[in-house]
Amino acid sequence: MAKRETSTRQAILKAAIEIAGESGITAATMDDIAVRAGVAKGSLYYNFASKDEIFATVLQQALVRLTERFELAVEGKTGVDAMRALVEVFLERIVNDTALIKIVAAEIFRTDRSWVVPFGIARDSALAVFERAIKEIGEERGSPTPQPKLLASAAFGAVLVAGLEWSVFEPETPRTVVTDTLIDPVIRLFLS
Amino acid sequence: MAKRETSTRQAILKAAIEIAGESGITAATMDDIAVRAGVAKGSLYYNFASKDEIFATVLQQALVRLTERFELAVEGKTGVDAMRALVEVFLERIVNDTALIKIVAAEIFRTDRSWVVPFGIARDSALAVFERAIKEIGEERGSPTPQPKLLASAAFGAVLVAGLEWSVFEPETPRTVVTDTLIDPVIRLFLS
Amino acid sequence: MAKRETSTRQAILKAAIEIAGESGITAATMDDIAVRAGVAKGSLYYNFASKDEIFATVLQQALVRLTERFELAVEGKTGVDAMRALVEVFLERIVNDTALIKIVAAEIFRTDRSWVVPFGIARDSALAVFERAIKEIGEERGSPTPQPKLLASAAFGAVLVAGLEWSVFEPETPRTVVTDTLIDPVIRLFLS
Amino acid sequence: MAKRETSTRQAILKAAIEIAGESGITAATMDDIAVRAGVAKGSLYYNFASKDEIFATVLQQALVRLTERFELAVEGKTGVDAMRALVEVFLERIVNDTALIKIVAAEIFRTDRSWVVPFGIARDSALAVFERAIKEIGEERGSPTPQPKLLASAAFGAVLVAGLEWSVFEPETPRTVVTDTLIDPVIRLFLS
DNA sequence: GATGAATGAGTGTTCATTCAT
DNA sequence: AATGAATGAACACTCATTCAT
Repeated sequence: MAKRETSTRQAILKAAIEIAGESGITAATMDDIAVRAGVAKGSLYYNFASKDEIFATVLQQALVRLTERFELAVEGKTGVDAMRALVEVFLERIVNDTALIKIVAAEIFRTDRSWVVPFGIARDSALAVFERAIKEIGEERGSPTPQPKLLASAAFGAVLVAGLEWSVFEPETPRTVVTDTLIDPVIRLFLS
Repeated sequence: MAKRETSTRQAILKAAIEIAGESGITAATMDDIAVRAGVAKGSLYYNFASKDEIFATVLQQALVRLTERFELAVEGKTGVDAMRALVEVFLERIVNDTALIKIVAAEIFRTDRSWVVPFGIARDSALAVFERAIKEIGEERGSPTPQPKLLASAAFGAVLVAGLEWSVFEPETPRTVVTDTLIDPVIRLFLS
Repeated sequence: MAKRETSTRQAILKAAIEIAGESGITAATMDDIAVRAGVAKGSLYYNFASKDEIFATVLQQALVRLTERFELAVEGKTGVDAMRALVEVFLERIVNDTALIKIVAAEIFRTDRSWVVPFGIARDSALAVFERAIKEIGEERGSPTPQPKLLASAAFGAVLVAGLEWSVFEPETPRTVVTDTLIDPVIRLFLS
Repeated sequence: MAKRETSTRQAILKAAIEIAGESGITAATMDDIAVRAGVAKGSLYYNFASKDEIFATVLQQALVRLTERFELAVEGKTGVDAMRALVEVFLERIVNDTALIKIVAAEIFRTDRSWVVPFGIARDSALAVFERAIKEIGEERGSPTPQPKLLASAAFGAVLVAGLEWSVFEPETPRTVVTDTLIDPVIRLFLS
């Protein structure tokens, strides 16, 4: 299942992310991707079966790696501390990988793609890290948080939209300001 | 500027929203739209200059009407009460117009469209209603909220993502549960 | 099922036959066909769903019309007279529609095409006319011909290959010579 | 001219025949051939200059070997006996090398190939064996057969088409039945 | 003697747009 | 006010061929 990631494959995936981050997946052409990756179009098809497979790989990797970062960030932390770390690392990801996050944001509610199922699973893994922190906050405070999954989406959405708003439209604002502004409000989401 | 909205135009816009809600704007074809609207393809071009104009109109109308609903909801209310009303009406819109909201969500961070400018203005109007309520909350509490625009995005994003998560992936959950779960946490976002 | 044969459709089919008669179906490109038909490539797809559909139509029509000619030729005749008429009309078809017959000849034993089934049925109809005449010859002579279907193929093949040999490689030989040379030998195939 | 036939070359030619017998020469890809032959694609080009050269070799060898078989079969025989032997050996070849014969059948009237000339010469050699037998039959009977070349094609075509009809569509019929059914009729072709 | 990653011209197909009616 | 046949540029994908190893 797991293809060895040769440098050509990596160059293609990187180019695909850049192009699709600018114009969306459907509008990203294989020609554009090939040119950006510095390879011939044939190489795209030598390394991936189809455009769909390229973006299925992109989205899969994006969420798997995002989840890894989340897991790494919460390591040794629980509850409020964990959530704090999640917001920080998520914002860091948004600003340093804006193109990729934009793709994820645009795909997150589409149900007509060939990759719905694996993408859905990967998405759930990412949200699960938020959900776990939310539950821990409830436990810490002695009152289990209701609907933790829905609240995980809310927290994810708050950071995602605010973070992209900042990264796409007001990138000159320093990250510390954004982080400082968002962390406490997001934590408060769960202090019923 | 404002074209008379004949029934044919309305049928076309309705069809365009349905199709694009299912597959995204780029993947929505003029043929699909014509068939769904029950008119000949030529009629699309009799009523709109281009596909771009159709979707510029769709997005423009979507945000204008959403803003109108927001304004209506906050009428006579301020601060916390206004925000409460905003969350409620936004969730109502998400569940009753999921296709349209999905389109808005997918377009919100794209900067390569012919309609970026008008869409950006319309989006700012919608966010401004949230921002106003946020500022009022700060005033009510005697301490002006910092970065109200960023927090408006966060609130908007929290409701948007949680609402779509519910509407798209778990539509069987009753709306009251979703509203009850989200309102207080979202309000708390701003109670620094 | 039966599409109206507009002049554009007819022009496309005619062009497809010419091109494929020269280079075979697989090597016939949609571009070539469009140019030869004097229409834009898009017109090919407005009138036919695919290249496969074009050639399914070509082959279907070819055999249906060939069968019609066979039926017409044997009308009011039986046995030897019918077979004589079949050989004559088949040779006439070969020389006046060489491109089409070449396509049929090249496809007749392929089993990997989307049109195998309808083509097979149409081919059997054509061979059935030969088979009927063969059976009648047996009856006229009082001894039923064994394996009439196999002999029908033999007669069909004899005329087809000899006729194409003549039409493709020695077209200067007058048709009467070919007809006179082939009719009696072919008849004799069945005079056990 | 004659390359040494290494086992790799033979494996490639065998694979090429199998693939092209299934889907035709144009649709047979070098990748398919390499996989079927169990060699890397580069080996194809190490052993043959091009795809054209592979199939020129295939067709050349096919007809040369077929002619050798014909020559061997008629050795020591003349006229009717020779023709009888030719039909028998041809049917044997058709059933035991169906893929190859299908390729020959599909190529026999094509004039757009790089190998037209050598293939034409080889084809004429094969037909010449038939022609010789036909002439002998005429001599045996004291009246020279007119148009022996055309009749050779007719005999060749009769056996080819009936044989393939049997081999491809009704392979369960025993060979003796087919041979018994065809030999006498084919002989009668020439008993003017 | 053989390999397989890489190539790019060429293929079938799509689709926003036009225009005569 | 509306139609639908026709268009052609652009697209995803294929495949014979090359070449460094």
